[in-house]
Amino acid sequence: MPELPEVEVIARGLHGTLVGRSIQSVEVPGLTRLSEPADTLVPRIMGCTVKRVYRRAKVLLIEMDDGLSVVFHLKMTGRVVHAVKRTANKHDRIMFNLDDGSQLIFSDMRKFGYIRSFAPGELDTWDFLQRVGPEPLETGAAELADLVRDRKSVIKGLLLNQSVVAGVGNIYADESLFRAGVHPETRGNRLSRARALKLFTELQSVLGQAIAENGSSIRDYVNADGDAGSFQNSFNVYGRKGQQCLTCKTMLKTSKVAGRTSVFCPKCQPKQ
DNA sequence: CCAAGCACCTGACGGC
DNA sequence: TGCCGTCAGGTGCTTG
Repeated sequence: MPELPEVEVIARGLHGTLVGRSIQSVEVPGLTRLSEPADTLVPRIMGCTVKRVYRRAKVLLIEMDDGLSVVFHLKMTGRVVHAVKRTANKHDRIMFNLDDGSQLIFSDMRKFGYIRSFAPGELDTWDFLQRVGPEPLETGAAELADLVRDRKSVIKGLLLNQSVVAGVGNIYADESLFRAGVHPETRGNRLSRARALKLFTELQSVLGQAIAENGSSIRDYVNADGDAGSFQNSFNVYGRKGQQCLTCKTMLKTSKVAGRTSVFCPKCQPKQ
């Protein structure tokens, strides 16, 4: 579900409210499955005080005072919400009770998401962090363009590949391809230099706008306060299958590219 | 190195 | 109403 902008909005919200809070107790509802067994996670985290909340790729990270890191991947339907008081939800997987009476809750309908902890110094050895590509908002567009120029794979697949560039998912891949006028099946090495530069410039712009608008909410996403985002109102192609292109009125096309449903305008995004 | 298919889950929606 | 197939902001594994 959440891509870079949504996780970024959650991280910023939580950083503002969680820093300095300590974990008094942890609840793990009955049949919950965690990626890390509760009996190793819970003792580790008990009594820890939050030092920083941040994001890398689509991963949410909480750094504790003693150097412990707790990471969440929300996958398709995960939520991390900070609430003063909230009635239990059937999809709640773990609740942290904080020293000011508030709760941090991780819930996930489809159970694809995970939570893991890393002892001080251990985080850097996590294979995900070793593999993941650069942050698109902290890297120059020209440098990003260099990452795909010699690649034979379709550009949509390269955008979605976390080891090429971090944090891009189906929505922002399709939206940036539309804005740059690039067909999703174009091979990386068939993109002109100028077009590749345009693509990554548009990617940065679309990600920045989405963050500014609190992310995109299709069905599940809410930020750390439980509020929906509004960038879905700015979609040009994502979810607009069967509708007209907002630029040229051509009927938008849809096909599976790199295993994911892709929506694009055949006229504005010609094959190259 | 790359692509395709499947797996992990639950729920919403459309068609009959 | 209800049953069935299809689809969903992601990623990892296996196979070819």
